[in-house]
Amino acid sequence: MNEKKPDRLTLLKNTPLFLKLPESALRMLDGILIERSFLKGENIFTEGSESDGFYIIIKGRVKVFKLSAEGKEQILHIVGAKELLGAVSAFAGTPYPAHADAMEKTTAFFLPGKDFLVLIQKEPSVVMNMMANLSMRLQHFTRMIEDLSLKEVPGRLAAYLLYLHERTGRGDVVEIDISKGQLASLLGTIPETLSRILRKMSEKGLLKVSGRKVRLLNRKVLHDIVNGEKAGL
Amino acid sequence: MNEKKPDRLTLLKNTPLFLKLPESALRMLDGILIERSFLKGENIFTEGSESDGFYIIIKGRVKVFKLSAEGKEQILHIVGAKELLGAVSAFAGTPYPAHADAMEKTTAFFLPGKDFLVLIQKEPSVVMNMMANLSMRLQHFTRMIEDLSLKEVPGRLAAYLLYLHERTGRGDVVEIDISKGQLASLLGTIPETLSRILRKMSEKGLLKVSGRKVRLLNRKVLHDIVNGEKAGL
DNA sequence: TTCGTTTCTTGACTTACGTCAAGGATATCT
DNA sequence: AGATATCCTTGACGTAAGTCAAGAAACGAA
Repeated sequence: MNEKKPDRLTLLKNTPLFLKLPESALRMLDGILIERSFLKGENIFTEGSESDGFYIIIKGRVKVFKLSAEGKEQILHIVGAKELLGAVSAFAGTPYPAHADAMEKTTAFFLPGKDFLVLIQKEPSVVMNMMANLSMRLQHFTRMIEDLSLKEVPGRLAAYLLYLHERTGRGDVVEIDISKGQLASLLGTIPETLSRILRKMSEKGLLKVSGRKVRLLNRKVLHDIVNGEKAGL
Repeated sequence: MNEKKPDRLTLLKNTPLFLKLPESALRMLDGILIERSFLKGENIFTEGSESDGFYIIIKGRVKVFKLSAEGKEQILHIVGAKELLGAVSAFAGTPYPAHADAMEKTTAFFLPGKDFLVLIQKEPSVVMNMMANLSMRLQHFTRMIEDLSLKEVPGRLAAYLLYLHERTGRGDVVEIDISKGQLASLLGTIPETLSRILRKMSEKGLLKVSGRKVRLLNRKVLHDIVNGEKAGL
C-alpha cells in the first residue's frame, strides 16, 4: 500500500482543481484522501442525501442524473477522470441535487467536506480553480437548457455528433462512447425516438450507423439541423 | 452628483458580492463603478458579444434569455436589485452566453472586467461570495433542466406558483410579477399553452385568475401535479 | 458455443403542445 | 377620455415525440 503514495501525489498534481498547489498542501491532501471503488451500475450518492464530501474521479465514468416520477432519466453530465463529483454540494453544504451512478468500474478519491473547507481557506488557488470549474458547468447547463427548450431531438442529436466529431473524430467517423439508451437520456429523450431519428438520418444519407460507430456523411446538413432547419426529418 | 456618493457606498456595502469587504476596498470600488441606465425593453448585452465587464443591478429587472432560430425565447433567469449580471463571463473572459434585456427602467453599476480581476486577486472574500452565487445559479439551472426534460407544462406552472406562494404569498393569493407572456417564456412554453392550462386549472377548481393575481384554491393537488400526477388536465 | 439478459429497433397508436388566425381585454400615451 | 398598441384568450389544426408491445440483435456468463 505504501508504495502507491507516489502515484497518488502525481495524480493529485495533475488534477485541475489542485493546479498550482504547493507540495506541502498536496502531501497533506494525500494523507486525507480516501480511495473508494464502485462497480458498474453502483450508486455513489442519491438526490437529497446530505453531502459529506466530494469525489475526484481517478478512473471510470459516473453519470449524474435526475429521475422523473415515472422513472424517466435525464443525465445532467458525465464525469470522467480528473473531474470532480459533488463538489458544489460539499462547498455549499447543501444536499446532493441529483443521483450519481458509476457507468463502469470506477475508482475515486473522496475528500471529506470539512477538510475541503479548511483547504479552501488556506489555498486561494483552489477556489480560483473551482470557480473556473463552476463557470464551465454553468455554460454547459445554459446550453442544455437552450437545447431542451428551443431545439428538437434531431437538432440535439446532430449537435452531439458534431461535438463528438470535433473532440474525438477520426476522419468523418465518430464513436459514441456510451450506450444508445444512455445517449437518449443525455439528449432528453427515449431510446425509441433516438433510434427512429438515427434511421431517418441514415435514410437521408446524412450518416451511417454501425454499432457505436457513426460515419458523418453530410456535416453541412447536420449543422443546418442544429440551427433549426427541418431537413425533411 | 457628488452628494450621491454616500448612497453608492451604502448600496455597495449591502450587495452580497461585496459582503465583508473592508471600507477601503468599497471606496475604491465606488471610484471605479460606472452608473448606467436602461429603458424598458432596452438591450444590455447580446449573446456572443465580448464581455468587457459586468453589472450590479441597483433598480429594475433584467431578463437573461436565449432565442431559437424561429425567434422563440427561453428566459434563463430574471435578475433583480443587488444581483449580478454577466459576472461569469467577466470572470472567465468568455463572451456573454445569452442576451440580456431590461424588463423595466433599470439602473445598474458597471464594473469593468480588468478592475474586477484585480479586485478578485486582492480580496478573497469576493471570490467566496461569487462562488456562493454560482452555486445557487447552478442549483437553479439543475432544477430548470429537470423541469424542462421531466415535467410537463402544468407541472412547471404549478411549481412556479407554489414557489411564488412560499416566497411572497399573502394568504392563498400570489401575484405573478411578470407578464403572462414572459412567464410562458420562463416556463419554456408559449402564451397560448399557458393560457389554456390556467383555464383548465380554473375549471378544475385549483385556482382562480384575475389579471396577475392568482388565488390558489387547492395547493394539495397543485403539489401532486408538480410530482407528476395528471389530475385530469 | 449456448443460454439468458440486456439493449436496440420497429410498428401502431396516443397525446401534449406548438402553429395559425382572429377576437377581446388591458395597458399606455397624448 | 379616446386612440393605439400590446397583451391575452380561444378555437381549429398539425406534428414531434412519447407509450405500448413485440421481435431482433448484441452482450456476458457459464
